[in-house]
Amino acid sequence: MKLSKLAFQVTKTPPTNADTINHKLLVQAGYVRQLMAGVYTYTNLGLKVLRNIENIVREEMDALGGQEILMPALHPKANWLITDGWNKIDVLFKLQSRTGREYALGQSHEEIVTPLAKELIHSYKDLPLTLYQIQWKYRDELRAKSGILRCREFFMKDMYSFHENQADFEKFYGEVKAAYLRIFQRLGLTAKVTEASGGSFTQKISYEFMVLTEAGEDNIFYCDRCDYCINQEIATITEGDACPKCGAPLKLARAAEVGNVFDLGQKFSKDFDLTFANKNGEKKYPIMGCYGIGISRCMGVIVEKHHDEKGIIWPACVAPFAVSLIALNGAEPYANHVYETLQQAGIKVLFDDRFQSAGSKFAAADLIGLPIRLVISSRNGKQIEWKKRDQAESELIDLETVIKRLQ
RNA sequence: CGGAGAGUAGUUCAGAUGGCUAGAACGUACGCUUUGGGAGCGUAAGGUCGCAGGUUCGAGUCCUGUCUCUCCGACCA
Repeated sequence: MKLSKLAFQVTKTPPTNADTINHKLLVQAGYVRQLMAGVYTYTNLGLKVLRNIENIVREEMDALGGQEILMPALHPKANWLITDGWNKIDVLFKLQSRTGREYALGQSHEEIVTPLAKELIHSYKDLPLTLYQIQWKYRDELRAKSGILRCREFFMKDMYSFHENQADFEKFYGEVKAAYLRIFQRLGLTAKVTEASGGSFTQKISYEFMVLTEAGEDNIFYCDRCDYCINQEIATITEGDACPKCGAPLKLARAAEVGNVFDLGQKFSKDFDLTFANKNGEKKYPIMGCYGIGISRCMGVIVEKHHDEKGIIWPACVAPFAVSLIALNGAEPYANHVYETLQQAGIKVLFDDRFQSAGSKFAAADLIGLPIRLVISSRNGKQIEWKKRDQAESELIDLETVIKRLQ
């Protein structure tokens, strides 16, 4: 991609009314545009990042045996009346058709996936079953905030599992937990598994995957010596108290929730009369679990965790392109050759071919935040300057070496 | 939803006490020049001052209402 052709360019001045780092940098670098509070357009650059995150999540969910489907975002009122979510869930967006028929916009999909599963589950032999989707979610938040961290429309992976018994659910939960930790690690995030309340629909404890950041909205107690971690909302302790697992003093910190896991029990199975026959031919309700990852929120949290005063520093696996290519000082012909050669080698390149000053191109590359910067300058002949975004030093290498390193 | 701040050019902002043709920088277009950290000179385009009322000879400025954005809080199956 040539930067001169990119539809949404970097801007020299950051936007006002953007106090949060992810908001400021994502807008300034041209990844998102705000339509209204909590609702954003993802530009071509931003969509590439979103897709990269999505694909990592997809890989791991598929590896768990999850089957990806795509459910509607527009739901009939009837499904939400069955669980009483229509009256109880205050973040549920409700709308009305011309004829007065009422609908909800999906804020989660238990009400859709559970009746769907009735077609699939009849016997214990049909269990376990795991379905997931990656889709926009809608929540009528009283206050959207923090850039793309808390939105009214956000991109989310939600997975639902159905089990014969509690033991099977817990076994699967363990696998999901491991997969989640792998996902966040791949995204460059250190997530802590945090005990939290299950919300109003379940009395059981849920687990939240928390990343420490001041931009988050939760306060969590965590232990440096072991993996104990609990949300302040259900904790009866204070900072410095002994960790109940290992005795070390607990720390209190701000964190953002990037994923969660709920033990739904038989709540939805019973509401929708989803049953299966066990080995003795008895009718039973499956145990359900649901597992979310906020894809768009992850993108924001990555920016919160990976940036400096000059801009974003994407982990390689989520960066929209592998390298920034900059042509300086009349080196355009060779830079064009390098651009074509890298593209033919299957390497994703963002080529700054604009007629701009050197400083302007460097600033744009730093702001956009691709992991590698290549500079072509006539003073270096055919040698190419290779510099990592997160390091100050650069080195001169030839084109073959560049290709070798990027493949 | 409670509290606070803010809406003026594409962007970031300036426009005390009301005053006559509303400015700057950056960006944009054109010309010349320039290429290792957001270059320079010149010319030009670009505004119903968020919206609706009101006070006044006169409103970007004062008053009322309203919409929107940001922050704090509450809320967040």
